[in-house]
Formats: sequence, structure tokens, C-alpha cells
Amino acid sequence: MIRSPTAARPFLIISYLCIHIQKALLNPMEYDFRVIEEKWRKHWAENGTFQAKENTGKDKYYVLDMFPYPSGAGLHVGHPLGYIASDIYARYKRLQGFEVLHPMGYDSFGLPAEQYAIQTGQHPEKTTQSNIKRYREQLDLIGFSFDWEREVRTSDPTYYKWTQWIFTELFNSWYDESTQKARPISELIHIFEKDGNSGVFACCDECNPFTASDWTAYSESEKDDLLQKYRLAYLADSWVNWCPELGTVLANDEVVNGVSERGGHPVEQKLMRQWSMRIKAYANRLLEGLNTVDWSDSIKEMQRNWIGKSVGCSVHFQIENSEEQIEVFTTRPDTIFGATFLVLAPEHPLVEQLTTQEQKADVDAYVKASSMKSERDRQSNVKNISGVFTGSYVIHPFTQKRVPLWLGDYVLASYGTGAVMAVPCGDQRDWDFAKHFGLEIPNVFDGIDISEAAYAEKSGRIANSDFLNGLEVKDAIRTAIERIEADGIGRGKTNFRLRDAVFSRQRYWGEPFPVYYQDGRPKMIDLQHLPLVLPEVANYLPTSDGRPPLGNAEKWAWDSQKNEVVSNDLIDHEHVFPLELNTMPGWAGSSWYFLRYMDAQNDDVFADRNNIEFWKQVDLYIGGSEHATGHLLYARFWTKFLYDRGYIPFDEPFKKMINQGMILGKSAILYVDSGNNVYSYDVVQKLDDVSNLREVRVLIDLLGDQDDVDQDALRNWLPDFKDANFVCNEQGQLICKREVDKMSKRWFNVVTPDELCQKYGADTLRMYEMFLGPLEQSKPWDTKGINGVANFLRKLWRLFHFNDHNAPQITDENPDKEALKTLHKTIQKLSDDLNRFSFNTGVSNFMICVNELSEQKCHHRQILEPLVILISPYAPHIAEELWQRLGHEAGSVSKAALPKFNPDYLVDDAFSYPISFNGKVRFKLEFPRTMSPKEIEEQVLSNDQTAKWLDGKDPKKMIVVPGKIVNVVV
RNA sequence: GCCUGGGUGGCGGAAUUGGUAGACGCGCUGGAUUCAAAAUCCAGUUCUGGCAACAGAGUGCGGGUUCGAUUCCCGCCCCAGGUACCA
Repeated sequence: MIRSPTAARPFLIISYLCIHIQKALLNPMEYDFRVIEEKWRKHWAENGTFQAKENTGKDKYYVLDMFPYPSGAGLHVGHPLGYIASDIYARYKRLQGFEVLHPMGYDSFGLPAEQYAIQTGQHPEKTTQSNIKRYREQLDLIGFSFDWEREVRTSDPTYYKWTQWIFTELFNSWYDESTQKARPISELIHIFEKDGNSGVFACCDECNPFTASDWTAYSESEKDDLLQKYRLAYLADSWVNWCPELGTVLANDEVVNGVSERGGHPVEQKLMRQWSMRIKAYANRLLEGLNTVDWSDSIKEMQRNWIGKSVGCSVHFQIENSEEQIEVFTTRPDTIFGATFLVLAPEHPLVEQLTTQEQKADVDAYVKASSMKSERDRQSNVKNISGVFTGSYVIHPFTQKRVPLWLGDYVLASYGTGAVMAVPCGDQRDWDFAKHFGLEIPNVFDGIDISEAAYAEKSGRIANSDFLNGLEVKDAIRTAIERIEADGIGRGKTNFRLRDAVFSRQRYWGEPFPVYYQDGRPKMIDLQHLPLVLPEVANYLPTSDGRPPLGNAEKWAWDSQKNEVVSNDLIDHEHVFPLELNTMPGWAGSSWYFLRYMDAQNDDVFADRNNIEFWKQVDLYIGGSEHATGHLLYARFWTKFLYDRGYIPFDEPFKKMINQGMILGKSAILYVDSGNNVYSYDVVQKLDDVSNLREVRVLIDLLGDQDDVDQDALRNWLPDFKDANFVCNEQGQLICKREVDKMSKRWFNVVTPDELCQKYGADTLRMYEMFLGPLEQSKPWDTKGINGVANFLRKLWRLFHFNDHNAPQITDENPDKEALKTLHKTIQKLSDDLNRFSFNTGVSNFMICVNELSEQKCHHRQILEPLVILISPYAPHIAEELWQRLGHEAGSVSKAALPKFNPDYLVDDAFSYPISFNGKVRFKLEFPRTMSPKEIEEQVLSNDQTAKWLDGKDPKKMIVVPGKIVNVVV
């Protein structure tokens, strides 16, 4: 056991190595993982063992891991968990005869490298490169079967060339609702030229009707402005989540509880001209597509909630003494007779116009107060009801009554129309609002009490509602919509919570937009001139006048004649134009990387059509569930878009997905008082007053087997402990309390795969990570148990009884029945475990198998060879070594055929029946499997032991389940 | 609040269609081997009572269905993740 401070480690590792070498010299038959693992890693790399090839005649299988962001902290044991599982699966698929694509790469654009650059002046490219190098070294140690020829890096210009291209394709597309498909913008222009926009049913921003002749009469810039409303990537003024601290905008899923996901800085609402993605166009298909993929229910549900489809209708309310109308969206048109007031969001465009002179002061104050509140404040004060009367009224379309018009910040400008018809009897928020301001609460439900709370259930009968009286809610909704449509005051409508995604970031370390501005209008740079490479800047911060970091670049202008980037000095707005200063968000590159792996080095297309046709969808995708509403939604969106435009033949990227759980760390805690004393945990537990103590986390590497700290090491670790007084227990130990935290440097509880590979070997690490528990569950890491797996691999090795010449002592004779049964039971269970992605029971089954074969003293080649193949996906290094020593070609176990299961070996002639009385098992009796239930019944009844449990009584009933159980009811 | 998971020994966990609860591993206890230690091997290890044979209880809690329930149904409690004025 290494129980030393990091400082003392080199010495211990050296001494450990000495002992190890000594042992290996003494006993050449021992399992020496260090030598073996290095040998096979080298062999696989040199022979390109795991390179995937297209069109080999085999069936394909695509196993993908979510690629990592290469952070400076390196990998801890939690990171490779999913990679190990996917690697095992990929290796099994190869043994089953599939051509397997199993690639890896890096999501290498991102904030941390940029923050580091701001602090140190170090170019993000440089830190990214060195982080990737470190990641690669760590990954290589674990023995993954990745095809590194296909590595991608999102920050590499040869990669982001295609990210830029996809952006231009999105810019040059619109969404045709009538065919539910993205189409080239050129086709839309053609339609406009012929028929104007009246026949166009598109997903677009609000747009007044125009005719073909209107269109032709528009100026270029008017046309451009109109087309922006239709493009899938568009430039628009929109309310964005602005994070002043980070100096950038954030997507909705990058904001958590009103603060930025990265860094936890406050976020506010701001109106900015930004690139956006019209993901809303795909809302329905993103929802429907979920039914076709094999993902966990929780992730699907999260996406469904995020998309948030609600079916209802729009209703127009005429404003009293005005030509204007207010449009509201409601899912409950059946309750329209209960609508006693209307509420607008404070940001609603008609607010100023509708406010009467008397109310102006109040309304202005309210609007101002609301705009000061961040979204977070609005959300956290749900119970805090606020609002103000505008002084205006609208006319109820059915009763013709005057309905007061209020403002309230519980109505969101960004959802629906930013206005609601308030039905206090049917909606709790409206009810609360009405109570608070003393507004009417008429009841439109038959026999429901609404004196204490609103009734929001979608059931029951409607009352006090004219033509809806007596109808069931469902029928009432339908009838109301029919009437609303017939009267021309509204129409059936479906709304989505999903909002268009802001696609601009005011950052340096991201993909530059392939865009320059001619008279303020965006122009795309053609594919043939891409990539538009990120320029050098002297400073990674925003410019002094508040422009994004790219504003610092001196050479960041586009010469539209030479088609190249030139110095800003040359900008003349004739041929040389300024380039876009924003960059793309982190999710741009990760939205399509799975396609690039299919043909990672192609310079002519993002991936060759033949390769795409061969590999198709990702068959198995493994990664964390934290990307449920971000990456996984955006990747689906881009996939559907590329499908629509005919670039790929499928519209869902990931057929099956498994989400691995998080591996948590176990922190070590000591107690410190205001003096200079450090207390052992067991001492603290006996103290009466602990109010003056505080918990301090210490480096877990300093702990021994009993959670006791190496005291000298602790003094050397941090100056705080240098001269501290240690209050130890009776054994003189300083014991730590262990607590489960996130694994992080911050809590000093990180365990790295490197140290475990060094000490126990990669095969042991791989199997232990799988053995910890079900893949999808989160679980704390405890290195203690790893011995069990290490012992198992040694036991496996001993099964082969190597002599001094490294030759196994095995026989070619036919194995006995018992050994065959063990083997085939294992084959069967393993294939079952694999189908269920139950890797933990997979490891157990290997342990059971090796235990049984050891007991049987099995020496048979016919048993041991299939076992080696079977275990090779889990423990590939030892398997290759054993395979070679068994006389096979080096490295070939990775390409062997999985042994076939033969049920004949499992058939038993007899079965040991548990005999239970009233459901409790009391003893066992063995009967032939062929014995009939009738005979078994007789045999059991005539047995001596039965008499004891009957205790003189007669059995009421007997249940005999052949091959399972016997139950006697007394 | 709502949605999705989950709750089984000292610990990680197993039990796949309702059929022997606790596989496998860790830890612990005892023994063998050893000058000693490591490693290895053997035996035991859900709890309670008992020297033992054995008996009773037992899968978050309370009910129900069934010959039989960790598994199915109803009601509740707790934990984790997601989400939240979405009209």
C-alpha cells in the first residue's frame, strides 16, 4: 500500500518497482502486467489493429463516446468509465464479426482555455495542444481500441472549415411547413418572384404579406431583411442572456438558476443583434423523433419538457376605442367565459400605447422595476405577486363585457404572444393575481368549489358559459375552438416552449463565422475559400469600446475580389469589408462530429457519401446525461437539417444511447479549531461541544487503510499543518471522516487512472471500473476493492500453469462434462449481460467461471482458449498475451471469433427441488427432470421430512412447478 | 409542485418472465503456510436467540392480490437527477 505524500512518492514507486522486478526475476511464471501491457499497446499501435475500414463486406457497427473537452486538470477515474464500457462493447462487436467504427476526438474550443489565455497571455491553441497530449497519454494507458487515424479536433481549421460550411448552408435555407422540410433559400426567392409570400407556409418571423411585384420592387437591402425572417441561421435583435462577467451571451441551457453554467456568474436580459438558429422550426420533429430512438425515458422526457408542446388556440381581443387587438394564446378556450382580465408582459410592445394618462406614472414605474429584475429574481419570487392596471379595457368577444387590461411580470414576453387571458377560476396564478388585486373570480365549472384555490384539472363540466354549458371539458375545448374560428377571432394553434437558439458568442476561442458585412448586411464566404482561420490577436479581452475579442485583430477584413483575409486598413466598403467579430458557441462543433469520424481527413466534403452510406447512424452512443437539453438536442437538429438538404440518409444521429453515472469522490475530513489543533474524527465524535470546530478536507493520498493520515506527510502537505498540534486517538492515529463529494481537485479527492494503471495494470482498472456497479448509476469511488479484481486476473493467469519457458501446461484431450458446463454457462450469461449492458455482472460471471475451473483443476485447451477470447474485451492485454502463449499469431485475439453457446452442455438429468411449506423453503429433494408433477407430489408426501412440517395436518393443496419449486399449503 | 430514476447485509452490489433473497467482490473473524511479513490457500460472515442442531425475523413504511411478492396493485416516507410563473 502506498500511503505517502505525493512528495515522497517517487521513492516509493522506485522501491515498489525494485521489489516487483526482484519478484519477476525469481518467478518467471508470474503475471507481470507491466511488461505485458506495454508490449500489447505497442503491438496494437504499430499494427493498426483497430483501424476501421469501409465496405469490407462485413456488417457495420458504430460505437461512439461523447468526446471530451481537454481540460487542464486531466482525466480522473470517472472520465474513462463510459469509454471502458463502449470499448468492451466495440471489442465484442468485432468478435461477433462486425466492422466496428470506434473513434475518439476532442471538443477543443471552449472557455477555460480562453480564460487561461486572458490570465497568462498563453495562446489557447498552445494550452489546448498540451492538454490534448496529456489526455492522449492517459487514454493510451488504458488500452482502448480507438481508431486514432480518425481523430477529430473541433478547433482544427480542417475540421471547422466544415462547421463553417454547415453554418452557411443553414443561412441559405428556410423551413417549409407544408412539406415539413428545410429547403434552399434560392427556391424561396423563386417563389417570391412568382407569387409573393401569400402561399408560403414557412417557419419564420412575423412578416407582412407581399406580392410578386412588391418583391421585385424591393431594394436589395429590403429583400435581405425579409429573407432574414425566413433563414434557419439568421441575424436578429433578440432578448439574450447576457453575462457581463464573461462578456458574452449564453444559450438558455447554459444558464442554470439565473447564473452561468460555467463560473456561476449573474446573467441578465439584453436586447442584442445576434446570430440565431431557427431550431423552433424543428420542434415538432424533434419531439416525434424521440419515439424512434432507444434512449432512456428520463432523457426523452427531459427533451419533451424542454420542447414543451402545448395545444390550444389564439384569441384576439379588441381594444376598447382602438383599432388594435391583443392576441393571447390559451390551452383552455373552454374557460373563456371565466376570463375577467387580460395580463400583458411588461415588455409587451403595446404597453406604452395602451397606458392611460392617469396610470402612466404607475405603469412606467412598474415596467422599469421589472426590467431591473433579472430573470432569476422573477423566478425566485414566484409567490411575490406584482402587477399594475394600464387603464385600458378590451372587449370580451362573446359577452361584449369590458375586460380590464393589466401588466404582470408573471407573464413572459418570450412565450406565446406575451399576453394571457386570465381565468382566475381555472388557473392558480390568475387566481392569486385576482385575489391580490381584488378582481372578480366567476366560476365556470359545474359543482366545483373555487373559494380556496383555482381548479386546473382538465375534467368536469362547464357552466355559466353560454354555448359551452354542460359540456365535458374536452368537448368544450373543441367546441370553443370551432366557434372562435367560425367567428374569426382566433384559430387553433400549437405553441412550443423551445426558443430559437442564440448562436453568437463574444469570445475568441471558437469558430469564426464565415461572414463579412456589406452595408451592414451579412454575406457568406463560399466553401471554396474556407476555412476562415481564427486570426491572431494581441489581447483576448473585449476591446475598450466593447466589441468582442476579434475586434482586437489587425488583419480581419475580407477582400471580396481576392477572396482572402486582409488588413483592416484596407476596408473600403467597396471590395474590402469588415468580418464578423462574434464566434460560434461551444455546441457548434459537437453538433456534427459523429459524421466527421466517418471520413475524418477528407478535404473535399465533410464526409464522403459512400462512407456515410456505409456507417450511417451511431448504433451506440455513450455519455453523460448532463447534455440532455444541450448537445443532444442541437445534434439532432443539425442531423435533421442535413437530412432535409439531402446530405445524409438518416434524420436521427444516435440510435441507442446509454448514460453512464457519475463517479463520485470520497473526501477525507479532519477537524480544526481556532487554535492550532487538528482533531481525529473518532476523538471529535466523543466531544460534547463541537461548535468551535470546522471541517477541513485533506488530500486523500495521505490516507492509510484505516482512513488514518500520514502525519509527517500532512505537515509537509500544507503550511497550515506545519506546526499544528495533532489531537490523535488512543492508537496515536489521526482518523479522517469520509464523505462523498464530486470528484474534484478542489476537494482533494481525485484518483487518476494513471496511478492505478501503474500500480495494478490497465486490465485490472478496466474490470474494476465495470465491477463497481451498474453503468448508469452514480457511485462513489473506493480504491480498496480493486484488490479483488487484481487477484482474479492472477487467478486467471495461474489457470495456465506456465513453466520456465513460458509454455502453458495444458492438454488437448477432450474436457469433461463439468468444465464444458462451466464454460457454456459463462458464454450464455455473458452474452446476456452484454445485451443488457450489465458489465458489472459480466465481471462477476468471469470470476465465477475462473473459480469453478480452478476448483476443477481444468487444464483443457478446449475450455481455456474460448475463455481467453471471451474475456479479451474486458481485459485485452492479458488476453493477447495468453492467446499468443497458447500458440496463436500475435495480436489475433482481437480478431478471433466469439465462442458459440451450446445449450446441450447445460442440460441436467436431475433437479434439486426446493420443498417449501406455505411459501417457506425447508429442505431440498432431487428428482429426475423427466418426473411428472404427480409423481413428484407423491414422492414429497411420502418423504420423512415432510411429515415433520405437516405436523399431523393434511396438506390443503400442492403446487409443483417442474424444474422450479414445490410448495405445500398446510 | 411536476417529470424520471432509486431505497436489499458493515460496504459496492446480485436475483433477467412472480418461484431457494443476499450471487460476485471488498471488509471482518478464525485457521494453514512463513523466522516474520506480503502473497497464497482453507473455513465462517443478513439480523436476533442458541455451544450446536435449529428456530424466529428480514428487501424504506402501511395495506392488497397470490399456493408463493425484492418483483404486480393501492396509499405514504425518504434520496438523487431534471424542470419550474410556459398561459
